[in-house]
Amino acid sequence: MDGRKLYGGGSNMAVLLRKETLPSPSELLESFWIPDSSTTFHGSKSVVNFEGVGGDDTKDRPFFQTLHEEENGDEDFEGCFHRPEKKRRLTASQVQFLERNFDVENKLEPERKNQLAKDLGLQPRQVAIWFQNRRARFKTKQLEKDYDSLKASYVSLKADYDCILKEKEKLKTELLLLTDKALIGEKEGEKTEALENISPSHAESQKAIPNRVSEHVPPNAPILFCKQEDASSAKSDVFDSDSPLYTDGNHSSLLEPADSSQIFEPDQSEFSQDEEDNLSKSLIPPLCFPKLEDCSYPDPPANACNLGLPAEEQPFWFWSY
DNA sequence: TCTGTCAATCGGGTGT
DNA sequence: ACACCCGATTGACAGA
Repeated sequence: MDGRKLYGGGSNMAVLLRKETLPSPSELLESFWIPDSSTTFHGSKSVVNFEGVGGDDTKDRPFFQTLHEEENGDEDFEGCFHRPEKKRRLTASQVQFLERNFDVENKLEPERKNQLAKDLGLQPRQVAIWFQNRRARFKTKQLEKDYDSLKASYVSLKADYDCILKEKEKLKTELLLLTDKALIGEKEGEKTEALENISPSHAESQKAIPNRVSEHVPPNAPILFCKQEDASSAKSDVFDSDSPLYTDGNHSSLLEPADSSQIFEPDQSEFSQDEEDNLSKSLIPPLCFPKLEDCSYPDPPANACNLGLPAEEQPFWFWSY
């Protein structure tokens, strides 16, 4: 009663192969399309309703058996009402044969199409449709592959980027410490010099050229530099839970892609003094991706590498930069 | 019954 | 005009 199992199932193929002069599956695998191919599927026609297909198709269908034959045995039903036949799946052998040909060439020239149709006992239109759908499936799979590949690339690049950012922060801290030390040493040298030389005119000249230390730093030079470091750290991925920008773990607003316009904005807070700016320029080589740390998407905590987005959106969000 | 797969259709675009 | 392609969609089938 259940007509489903009667259409093109593998269990039917054994019977079909015995009844017809069909090649065995292994033979099918060996055969590619050639115009004079001897691997021909004899005698079958598509059961799908096409204009021009004779009404007596039901008597010669090795690949498809009609719904009516199997369901109720009423072979005249279709002849009376010309009801469009229901869709039938291609048999495993037909699909196998088509797949082999698809592997050879996924486009279909008219001659090849006709030969394939003849070999498989299908309408040329069916062969064309199969290739069309097959190309669509192939494309979908290819897109999935490409997506996975790009996703993997993104994850890898992100890891590299995080690594470099951390390295940069480390170097910056190191630089500030060294600068601090140098300035303190310089200042102490000047004091010593001033004590040794009590000349008023000399003292005046010292006032006229205030150095950065006397102007900005003492007596809290270390604090100043620490604050600067804090500020820059707050913008980087190495800020911790004490950072003002990382208060309660809820920093989704910082991930807003809309803020990407800030990427190339000058960083006003960093090295605001000219001297330090020059110093930083002379000492810090330009990075390959400057100002990335200024993006308003501070990196997520170490245990969250998805940037707050669903995995499937990550690459596209990343590309938007 | 739900859901995924697949043959087939539809509508629009392109090349000859 | 025709054939073909593609993307989207439909509807039948098949398995869970």
